Amino acid sequence: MTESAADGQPGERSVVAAIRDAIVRGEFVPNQRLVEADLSGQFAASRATVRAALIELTNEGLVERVQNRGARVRAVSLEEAVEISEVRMMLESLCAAKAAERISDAEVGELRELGELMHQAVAGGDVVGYSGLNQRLHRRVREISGQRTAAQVLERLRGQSVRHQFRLAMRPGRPQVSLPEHLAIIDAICANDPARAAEAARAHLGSVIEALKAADAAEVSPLHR
Amino acid sequence: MTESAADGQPGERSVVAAIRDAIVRGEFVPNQRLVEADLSGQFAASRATVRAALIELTNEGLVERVQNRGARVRAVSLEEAVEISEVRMMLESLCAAKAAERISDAEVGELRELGELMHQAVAGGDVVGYSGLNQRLHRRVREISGQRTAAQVLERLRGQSVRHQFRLAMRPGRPQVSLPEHLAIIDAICANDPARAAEAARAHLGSVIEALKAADAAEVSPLHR
DNA sequence: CTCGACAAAATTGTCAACAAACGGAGCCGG
DNA sequence: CCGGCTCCGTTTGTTGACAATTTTGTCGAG
Repeated sequence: MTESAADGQPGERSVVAAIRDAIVRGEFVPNQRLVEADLSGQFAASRATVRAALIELTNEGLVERVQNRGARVRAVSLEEAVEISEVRMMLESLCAAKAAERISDAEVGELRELGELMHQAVAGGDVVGYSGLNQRLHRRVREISGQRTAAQVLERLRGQSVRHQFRLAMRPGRPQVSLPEHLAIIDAICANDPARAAEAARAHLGSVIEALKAADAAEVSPLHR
Repeated sequence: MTESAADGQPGERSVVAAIRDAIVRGEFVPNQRLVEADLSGQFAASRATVRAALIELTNEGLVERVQNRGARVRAVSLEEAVEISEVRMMLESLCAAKAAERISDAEVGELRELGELMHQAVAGGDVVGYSGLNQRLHRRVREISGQRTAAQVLERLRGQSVRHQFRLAMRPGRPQVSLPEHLAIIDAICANDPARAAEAARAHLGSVIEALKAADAAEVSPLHR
């Protein structure tokens, strides 16, 4: 069971992390109401603490709050997911370019190894493993870029679109498409070629946008074929 | 005096807006401590309300909070201001391109009029008026773009860098430089030319970045000349 | 049977008070 | 004279209770 009532430190920060995890892990489904009193019981924290956590998560874009009407898990539509991907396209290309300028030799090895692992994961059909490596790669590129402002924004956007991202990763054939795109990003960054890195990142996110739309169209009417 | 103790509705939302205004207007200077009890008195709201407001402003990037040490007005360094401008460069170019695709005839007239007003303000030496029009233009472009995700991010970044922006607008000769850049953005959007609009926005923000660095260098050692 | 008003329940917004943690002043010993 | 320690004031973190608002359930009229 994924019971979440067993927490050592009911501090404010912990509650935020706990609720965030519950949301991104799918324990709390979109549009589900988040009643302060209930969460207070579930996480063994006072209502004020829960309230503070909900405010924080609201600004992260994970929950929606309306005056005197309470909070609920925010449901991101396909349209919003596309918007988020468009923003990511711009920002990840910026980070990729910066990373290509600043990357160190040690980090080159790290990225290359990550690419090799991704290759193996796809070859072995390990979809969830590939998905995890995917996130690691994007995060590492952000870190190497040194653009903390962009990194922060991207991190928040990732939380909002994690459900769509995961659904996408599960589609058959998708890893085979995205793997070469990822390898191209790695190559360009490791070659200290900012322009090519930016273009590779842009192409990758463009592919993600197309796949998002296609996946949605296929899921809305899966029996029409 | 700019006393802020006269509020009709001490609601939570109002307190957030009041504190935010106080920060962006410069009433609360960077690194100034924000003691919950004091603010509670100043804005005639309970400490819990003030606390909630501070959490919200923390996630907006205007306030810094450390465990058991309280909150203070976040000071954005030059480096951070440049980072913010880099992110803006990517996102505003995206919005400009989208706006060029979606703009209506009525909005074309609106933007052209805005451009004319900016021209007049610069010609008349009305620096603060030009600064206000500047913000209105950027906001309007974001709205027309329909990219709410990017618009939201940009709005938050604007709050963080408003001080640097304003300092920049005050520098002599700066309006004369930025005016043609703004007019180029307007022209491209009104001509339904996404590529040119994006490029114009990129060029404008690039100019802002250069000016930021130059302004800082000049202010750090203003007597060396 | 449907619509509207009214009442009751549930939920959020607000408040005042208490407990814990941090920072500094003052004290003591070396 | 200086370093470390304790004590105290200040500020934050947390709790419980109360007030205001919204939603839900019920009843009666048409």
